[in-house]
Amino acid sequence: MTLFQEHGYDRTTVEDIAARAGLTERTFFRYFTDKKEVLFGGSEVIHECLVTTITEAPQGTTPLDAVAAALEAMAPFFKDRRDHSRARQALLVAHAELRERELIKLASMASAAAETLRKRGVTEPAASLAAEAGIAVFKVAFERWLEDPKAQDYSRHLQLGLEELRALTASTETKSPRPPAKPARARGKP
Amino acid sequence: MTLFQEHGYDRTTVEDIAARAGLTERTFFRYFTDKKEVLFGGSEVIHECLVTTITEAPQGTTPLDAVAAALEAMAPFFKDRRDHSRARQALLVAHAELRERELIKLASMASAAAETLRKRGVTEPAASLAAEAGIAVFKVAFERWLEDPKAQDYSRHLQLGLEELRALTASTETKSPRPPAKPARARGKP
DNA sequence: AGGAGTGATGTCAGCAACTGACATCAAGGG
DNA sequence: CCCTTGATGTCAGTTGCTGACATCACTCCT
Repeated sequence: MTLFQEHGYDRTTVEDIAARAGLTERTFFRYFTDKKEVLFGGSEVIHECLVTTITEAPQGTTPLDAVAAALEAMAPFFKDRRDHSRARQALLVAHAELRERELIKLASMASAAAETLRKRGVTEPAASLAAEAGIAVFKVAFERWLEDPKAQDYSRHLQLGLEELRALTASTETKSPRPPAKPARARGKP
Repeated sequence: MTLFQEHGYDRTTVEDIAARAGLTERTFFRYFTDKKEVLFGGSEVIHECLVTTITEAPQGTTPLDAVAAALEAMAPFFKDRRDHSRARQALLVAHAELRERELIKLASMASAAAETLRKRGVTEPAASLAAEAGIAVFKVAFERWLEDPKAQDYSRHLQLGLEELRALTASTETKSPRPPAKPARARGKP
């Protein structure tokens, strides 16, 4: 990260990174499949957290709720790391290749979530959809968390995202007006 | 595509591709930023279709419905190309780098959709969420379309996906039982 | 007609990411 | 004390990709 920030991502060669770590370029590639991959360490831990949280969700939990719980369970990984996350995000924004990698990590989390749901007996189009929708909420919530001037919690943004998603999908299921559970803020199209 | 299928993706060098097209490697890179990019031609057209469809959605259309209409509008691009799409998908499945590229294309479509929604007056968390959720539905529907043994329409799968998403998100918004609009098939957790 | 500009292509040299094959070396176990 | 094993280094080679410059055709202007 320091190297990338000092000299920029592509003007930092793998040899540079390896040298900084006291290693050879070759050895670097034994630990990381990619130059990009250095920025994605610890993603396995999150992955695992996701899976176990869904697995251990109480019987009768809705698929989407199980996924939501898993996203919630990832909060500790981000807590107190907002600055670091922001710096990282800046790199992603500046380099498409890194964004690509991030996206495939998220996608693999989605498919892991879907599979875990299936193991819980959720049938197919539902499992994948719950997983993908969950990840969609995560993406938006995470980004908003990073940018939030009021610096509200990651958890808070998750919650808001889910709420909003529910509002969005509910809006035309039936033409009859729904009574809002809480007094609703201004939303989308009036 | 033929080259990739005959000799495999990574044993096909850019020089090979260029030669097959009667060009130089250098010239190839003037048309495509990447080796990967050859597989993603025409994505701009789809992109544009998406944007205009959302823009031209009738006043008062729900954000998610606007996105859904856009996904629907892409049907002609896939119609009668199931075999081709499948061959392509096989390549994606076999090569993570290609999947990465696909994902970033989808993500860029999502953000284009979000921006278009914003231009229609949709406020922020809603716009991004509708867009991302829509893309999530697309991903699942597209994949299921490719694999469907009954070879049902792409449009049909879209429709099913949306329906399922609505069912998923509606299920715990309020604890009171909802009357299902149609007699419901077996769904997720009983 | 002729020359100047313009855009598409080719040529060449070079860097950096990544890989395979083999050598080296330290730690631990029989 | 030697032998195995795993981690690291060395080296050479391939390929994706870029910058600088040359070439060529085509058009436009006088």
